[in-house]
Amino acid sequence: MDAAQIEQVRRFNRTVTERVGVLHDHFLGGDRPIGAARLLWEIGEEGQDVRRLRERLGLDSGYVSRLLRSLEAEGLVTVEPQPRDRRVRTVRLTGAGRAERAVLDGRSDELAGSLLEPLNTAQRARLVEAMAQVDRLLTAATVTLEAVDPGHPHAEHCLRSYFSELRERFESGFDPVRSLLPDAGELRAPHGLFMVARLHGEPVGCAGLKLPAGAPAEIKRMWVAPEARGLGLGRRFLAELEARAAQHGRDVLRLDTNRALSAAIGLYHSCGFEEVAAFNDEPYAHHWFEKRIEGPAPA
Amino acid sequence: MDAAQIEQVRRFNRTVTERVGVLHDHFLGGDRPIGAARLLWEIGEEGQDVRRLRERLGLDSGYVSRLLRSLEAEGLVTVEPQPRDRRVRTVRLTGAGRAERAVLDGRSDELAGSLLEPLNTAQRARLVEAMAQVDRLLTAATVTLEAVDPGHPHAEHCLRSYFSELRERFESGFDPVRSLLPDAGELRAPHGLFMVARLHGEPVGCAGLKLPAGAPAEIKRMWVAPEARGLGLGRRFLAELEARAAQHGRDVLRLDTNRALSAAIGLYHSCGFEEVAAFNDEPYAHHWFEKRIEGPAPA
DNA sequence: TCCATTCTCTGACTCTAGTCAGAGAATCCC
DNA sequence: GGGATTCTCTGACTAGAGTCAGAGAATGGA
Repeated sequence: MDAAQIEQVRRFNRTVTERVGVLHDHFLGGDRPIGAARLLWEIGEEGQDVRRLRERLGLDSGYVSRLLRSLEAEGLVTVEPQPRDRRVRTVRLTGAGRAERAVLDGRSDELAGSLLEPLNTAQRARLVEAMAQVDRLLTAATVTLEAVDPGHPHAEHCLRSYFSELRERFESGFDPVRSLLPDAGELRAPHGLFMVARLHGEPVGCAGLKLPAGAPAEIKRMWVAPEARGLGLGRRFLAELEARAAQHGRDVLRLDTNRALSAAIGLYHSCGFEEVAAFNDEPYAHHWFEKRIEGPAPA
Repeated sequence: MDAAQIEQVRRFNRTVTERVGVLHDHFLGGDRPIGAARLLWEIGEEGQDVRRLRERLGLDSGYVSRLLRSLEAEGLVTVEPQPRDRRVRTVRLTGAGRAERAVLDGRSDELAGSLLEPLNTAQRARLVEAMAQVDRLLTAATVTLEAVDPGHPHAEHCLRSYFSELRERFESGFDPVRSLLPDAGELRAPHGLFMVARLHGEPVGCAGLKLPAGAPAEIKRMWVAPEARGLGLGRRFLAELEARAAQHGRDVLRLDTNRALSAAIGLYHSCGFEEVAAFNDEPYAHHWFEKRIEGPAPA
């Protein structure tokens, strides 16, 4: 990360907070405090539990309650207890609330338009293209990787999604029972580890690492949610697991995969894995890969 | 401006205000209110007049005064009357103030770093590149064009810069007296008009349009400040003047130029001007251009 | 059944950020 | 010289944004 890059990022931050940030609040707020506007926005067409709203916006419960009270007084929302659990309350937009939200929507379009408006066609196209790029990469940078227990709800969510995707994509379908599945214990210290990737707190990917005593480390169950593809997350998982394997003193990392997963196969090649002979008899595998890895950087 | 573009800009706004905007204030502020931090930043190494600070930050005089008082109490700045005009007061950083400013500087680097940190080398390069593009185009979109009287201080500033640049660049130097200069009256309604471009309130370019009765409209004295080049401002001036000439019922737009101004010549070509025989005997001109223009779009 | 926990709400605060109306000093212009 | 203007400052406000400590209802688990 060199100084010129830092400098450019700072210039960007400055321009963008001035030009977009300030306007954003101003446009969105209108006459209403922006806290209320954001809330109105986050409620959405479907309605939301108060709890979720609080979480999404990262606000104090008292504060949200007060904001809701004021929106309620204006007749923009209704708040009712959930039938299943009457402690939780659900907020829903009224007709007036929906109208108000449409106004916010329009303002947001207007702001976007005002950014493009002074530019000519070619410039607009370039700006939008560059914004998409920035958007994608900043999103990618927002994803966090964390080692969790394979029994964690996020881990289980990812594994369910993973299996159901395999079932769809493998020519032969996929039945976990027939596969050489590591049991959860194998992906838990000290025999291995399991990582999930999260974006805005939601799980969007996972990867497991087996660390069998005296044998190469092995990657299992790597999966990236469809909505998080194209963010370089697969590559990031591989780099992370490689580093962790190295920390545990392994110098070889390996994995097996099914021929239906062509994007993954491309990824393994481009990350320095080489195809080797079968090192297990996983019935769903067609390709086996291996990579020599370096020890952890000396401290 | 199509809906997909608007949509992408909105996604960008959202990602960026979340990821950069919020962090920006948080990082910059530290323990101190961000008003104070911004002020500390804007004072700069050299010191500033209170009046200018107020202008730059767009703040109320009472508010700035209070903020300065609190920075003064912390021993970060000194405020003293200017010797020339003792109503105006000048703020200067003390040693402690400079140190504090360096801390802000470091935080800003840190924020920039935190955006790049989770990315790999290739992604970083792409992000920085896209940010530069966005930065440049948003800046371009921030430039405003306005018709002003040629006697306006901003107009005069631009013209002085323009002449001094011609003096440097023309092989033969440039002496306004020898040139076929329109007097100011010719660039003032109803005989013509004069426009300046401004970025953050500072003049960064100008262009004049002569509208002689019964003759083609003529562009004069188009200039863009060095720091504003590469923003497509020349092209924007041409489009604007073309539209204005059309509004005044002209169907031909013309101009002359010196061979030393090769970038301008390229611009004229690419904007649809065609080289024609000399239509005046401006001693400093080597090329004459003309463009047929369309009438204003029907209402 | 009862105790701990979860969820929401209320009341009482704090802190920023900013506005508005003068007051007082310095300067400009006639 | 004197009135208008410019510049800064002070005091008195307001509104937004958010925190914190409970209280009270509903639920879950032993």
